[in-house]
Amino acid sequence: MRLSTKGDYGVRALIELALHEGEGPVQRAVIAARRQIPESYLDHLLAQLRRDGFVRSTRGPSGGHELARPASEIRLLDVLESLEGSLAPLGCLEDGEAHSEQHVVCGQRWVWQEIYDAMRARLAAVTLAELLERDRTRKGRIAPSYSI
Amino acid sequence: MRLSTKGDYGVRALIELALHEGEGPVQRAVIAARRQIPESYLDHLLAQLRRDGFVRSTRGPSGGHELARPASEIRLLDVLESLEGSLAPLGCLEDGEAHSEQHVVCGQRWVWQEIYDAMRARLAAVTLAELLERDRTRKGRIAPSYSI
DNA sequence: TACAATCTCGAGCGATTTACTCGACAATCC
DNA sequence: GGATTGTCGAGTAAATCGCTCGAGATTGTA
Repeated sequence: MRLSTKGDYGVRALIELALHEGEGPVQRAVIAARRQIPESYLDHLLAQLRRDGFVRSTRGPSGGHELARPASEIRLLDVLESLEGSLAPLGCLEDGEAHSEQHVVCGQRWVWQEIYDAMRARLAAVTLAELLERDRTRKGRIAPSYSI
Repeated sequence: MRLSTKGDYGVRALIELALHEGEGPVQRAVIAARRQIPESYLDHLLAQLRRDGFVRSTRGPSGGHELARPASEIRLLDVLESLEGSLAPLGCLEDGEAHSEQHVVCGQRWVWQEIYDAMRARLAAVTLAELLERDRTRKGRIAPSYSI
């Protein structure tokens, strides 16, 4: 049930870009150093984020990477699904798998469906801008009590 | 973010045992066939569940496996954490990792903390008895709307 | 007592995934 | 032209996953 480093690193990188929004491109080396990401690995993550329209890159001296859209319009859910693929906890929750054999024999699908839905809803409600804000004011305000 | 087959298969097996609660032991071969689990793999899952006190096994002819406690007292959360280890989506959410370097540089910990807490709360509220009930009446009652 | 049925335990193993590195190349700016 | 940056794809070592197998222990039955 662990997020892979792709998702983790990728979001870190985007937070770094959000931090310098409107200040021109940030170099790979800078992102990597500030967020503790292996530089050559970061390449692949940026490539994926570029493909899906989150990041724009420019080459040459003083080139680098920047957000392709405002941080307030980039949802955490979309970023993570770009980098990780589906976040579904069970295979039978994925689109298209709705009527497999496993489905009948599984017995726990409904709980995971609830959890999956709640997770996606929460991730969809968080934008890079909000992540950035909390990253700046490192107060980490107390999480409200909640339930599924 | 996918549950491994251990958790999936293990819960399936326990549902099968819950289905025959109070009827004496169920054989490995029966569980495996009914819930589509590789028989020799099931061995390891049952061993783990035995170690953690969910299952009691008896050898010899007409031996097999049964629940060590009432189905209504076995929480899905405990079963899954027994089989999967921690369900934490990020390493930095695990006990003991509270003050690592990653923590500072991560920036998304709080969202995942919220999701993780909600997930554990939901899984803690579901017992084998409830899973069984829904498995029997395959109505799969409509999930209530909810949020984190 | 033999023997068959069942669980028990640990070693091993092939395939896949993860988390990278590296090198050749392309673009841009000076 | 050369320095600086990004781009792309191949490759790879290690870990994890999802099992199988075999040798044994235990128990019920004839």
